[in-house]
Amino acid sequence: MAIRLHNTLTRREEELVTRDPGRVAMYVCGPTVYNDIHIGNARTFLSFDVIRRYLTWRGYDVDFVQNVTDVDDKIINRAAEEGISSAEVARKYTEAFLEVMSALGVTEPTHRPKATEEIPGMIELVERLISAGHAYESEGDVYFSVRSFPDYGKLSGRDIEELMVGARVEPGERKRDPLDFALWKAAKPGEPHWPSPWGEGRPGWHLECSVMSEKYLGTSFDIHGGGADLVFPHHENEIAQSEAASGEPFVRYWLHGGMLQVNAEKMSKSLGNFVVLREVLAHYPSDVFRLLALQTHYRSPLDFSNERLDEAQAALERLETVVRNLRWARDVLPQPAGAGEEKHAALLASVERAREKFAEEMDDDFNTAGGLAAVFDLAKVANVFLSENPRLSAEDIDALGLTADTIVALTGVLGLRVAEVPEAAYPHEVVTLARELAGYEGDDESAAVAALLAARDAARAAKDWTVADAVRGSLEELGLRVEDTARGSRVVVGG
RNA sequence: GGCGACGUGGCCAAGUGGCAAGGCAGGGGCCUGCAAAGCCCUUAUCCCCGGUUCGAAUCCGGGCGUCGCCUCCA
Repeated sequence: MAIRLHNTLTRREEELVTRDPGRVAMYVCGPTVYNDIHIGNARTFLSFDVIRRYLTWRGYDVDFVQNVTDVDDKIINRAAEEGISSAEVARKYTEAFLEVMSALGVTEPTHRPKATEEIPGMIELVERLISAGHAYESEGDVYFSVRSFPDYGKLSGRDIEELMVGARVEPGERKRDPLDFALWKAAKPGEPHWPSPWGEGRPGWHLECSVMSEKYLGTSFDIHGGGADLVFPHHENEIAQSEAASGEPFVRYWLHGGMLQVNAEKMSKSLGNFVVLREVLAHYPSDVFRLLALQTHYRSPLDFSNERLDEAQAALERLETVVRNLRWARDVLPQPAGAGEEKHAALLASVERAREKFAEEMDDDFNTAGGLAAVFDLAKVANVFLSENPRLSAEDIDALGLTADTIVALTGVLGLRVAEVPEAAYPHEVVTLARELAGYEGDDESAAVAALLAARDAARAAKDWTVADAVRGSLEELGLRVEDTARGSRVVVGG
């Protein structure tokens, strides 16, 4: 079965046919490192992380390139504000970006080129464009001549004549035509600069993506992604630069992620609804944000709020709980009777159906919401099986193990880590508590928790509810939840 | 003004021609000493009006509303 994806260029869903069989070459526009990335950036990067993971799971060898824009007006402005150099600003926020991507569980790209390290290639491309008559030098600046490229506007559905109406020329620019855009900017005093045939200067923003993508992926590579707000002018300009220079199609499939909104409005500093990813990750596990993002299709607008984060957290816990419950069943003593052949076969069929539905949904333009539904369906089936069948045969236990593995694997394709519940991360206070309530004398957190549970079991057996509830209440104060199951009690971190 | 997207239960959200996925929240019940977890039951004239069709949330036309891009933006 083929993967289908929505191509911005054709505005249609198309079957994925890669340039090289079995390989996908993809490029996703990275951040400009002038401050901490916000949750809108994060949503886009998460979307393409999931697309990359899914393509990999489907057997493709994925070459994934994401740039870092480390020279730009915004960085220069920020440097002036902070009183440090542009290079320091870029280094500081590149580091912050890498840290937060890692925390989000975003897979490292195959290549992560930085603009400042690719200047020679950029100069070379500008020279090619000048000699082909697509660009011109003007007092140290170099501009791309938009009218020299007849296809201009094909990605964003714009018409050159209509663009003219709203076009304006900034003071100090030396364009021949208001629509032309800068490939190279002459350096002003105090700005970072590199030597070039046109004097000291720095590259324009659009240039780097054309240069880096061709260097690492070649021409006509498979997928180019980014936020929907990059369609115009950024990606339109990339197409103009690259196709004017090479004469070949730049990209096979253009993918664009929907904007994240806060209170149904675009996030912006002036509206005061600007949320930095670092802030969210300080209060919620990264998978909560990831699940929130996955519940909406990547091309749709995503409305963000704290309430929705809480909802996503509850949903994530449902998945974590079912995996925990299934793992728990694994340790049970097999009963000869078990659930019976029919129920056992039905469970296995559900596992198979979940895998199929997951792939079907994801094949259809990476429908993560549908893929998740397949997983939740399976979780439901598993919970019903556990609640209906107190006695499990060895075969049942195997099937439940397979169910758990499948839930972990499918959510894992989406980058979620539902099996990694930090059972061992008990706070040290449990030792003190165990000494007070259970007569525990050691210094090990896990043993202390075991002692507390044993003490509570004894109290419950003696119908001493005061003591039993004191143990549970004290554990809850430490952030540990006690769950009683048919096969004994246990402690869960969080909740 | 131009280009584009969207409007599905209390909230979020999949679904692009054949009895409306999933998550969260609420209500009732089961299980439990009580709770937690889990299970069962429970809520949709798919924005409005026309049209095409045996049949429309899904296609077409009109209307109303929301959002994005058109300037740096993921």
